[in-house]
Amino acid sequence: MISTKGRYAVRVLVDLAGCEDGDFVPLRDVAERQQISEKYLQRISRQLVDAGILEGIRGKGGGYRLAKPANEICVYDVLEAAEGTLAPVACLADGAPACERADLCKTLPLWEQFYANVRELFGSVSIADLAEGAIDCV
Amino acid sequence: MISTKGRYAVRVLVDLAGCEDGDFVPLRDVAERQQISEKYLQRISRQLVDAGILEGIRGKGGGYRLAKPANEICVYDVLEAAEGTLAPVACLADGAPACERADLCKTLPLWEQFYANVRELFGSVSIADLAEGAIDCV
DNA sequence: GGATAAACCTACTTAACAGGTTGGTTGAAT
DNA sequence: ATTCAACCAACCTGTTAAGTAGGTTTATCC
Repeated sequence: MISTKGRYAVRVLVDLAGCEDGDFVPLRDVAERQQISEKYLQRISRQLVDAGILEGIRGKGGGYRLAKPANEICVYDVLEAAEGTLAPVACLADGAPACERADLCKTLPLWEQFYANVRELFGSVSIADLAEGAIDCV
Repeated sequence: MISTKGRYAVRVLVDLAGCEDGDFVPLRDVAERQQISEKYLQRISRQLVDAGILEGIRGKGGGYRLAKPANEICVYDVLEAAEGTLAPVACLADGAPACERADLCKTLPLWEQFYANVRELFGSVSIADLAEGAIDCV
C-alpha cells in the first residue's frame, strides 16, 4: 500500500507542474485545489524540499515550485522522498543489515524481482507524464 | 511493503511444499525450521485454511498440508489471504466505494497500472516455483 | 479411558506508525 | 508595521503490526 503521504506528495507535484513555470505557488492554493489539509502538506513539502524536488521561498509572494523540470522528476523519487524506502521487505532496504538467511531464503528472489518492477514502473513515469494524463489505464 | 504476515505465510507454504505430499505436518515443525513463533503461525495458518489454501486436521498426528498442488497455488492468493487486499490505494480495493475524484484524478491510472503489475507478477509465480528456486534474481 | 498431541479460539499487550493538529518563529514583500 | 507564507517542534488520536497467554476441542495411542 502507498500511504497518503506518498500519494499527496505526487498530487502536490502534479498540481505545481500545472502552474505557470517559475512561479512560486503558496501551499494554501495547492491545499485548496487538492482538498488536503494545508498543515499536513507543509510537512510533506518540507521533505520534498530536503530531497531537492521542491524549492520553497518564504515571505509574502513566496511559496513552492518544482526544483527541476517536471519531466525530469520521476514518481519513484517523489514516493521515496515522502515514504522512505519502497523496498518490499526490510532486508532489501538501503543500508539494511544483510540477512543471514539470504542464501537459503527461497523467497528473496521474488522480493527482488518485485522491487525491480517497482523501480522500473515508478522510475519511468515522470510528473510531466501524469500532469498530461499520458498514462493509460490497462 | 509486504508485512511479516504475508512473508511468513509464503514461507509456511514453501516449507510445506517441501514435505512429503499428503502428509499432515504439525506447525511446531514448521515454526522450528523457519524460526518463527509457533503461536503467531497459528493465526496465519488459520487464515490460510479459511482461504482454502491449507487443510488442517486436529489431534495427535494432525497438522497442516496444502489444500492443492503447490503449482496451483500462486503467491498472489497467499499474500491476499494473509494481508487482505494488495491494492496500492484504498479506492482500488475490492468493494471500496467509488472515489468521486476518479474522473479528474491524474494519478489513478498510475496506481491501476501498478496494481496490474502486482497481480501479474505474484499471480504468475507459484509456491512450487519458489520451492524449486525457479525464480532468478534480476 | 486416560495421556498426549495437535489444531482451534478469544482476549490481551506493546510499540510503532499513519494521519494529522496546535502554536508558534522567521523571513520577505508592500 | 503589517501581512503573507515557509519553517519548526511538539503533541495527539486511532489503527495496525506483531506477537503472547491461556484455555478448549478433537483425534490418536496405549
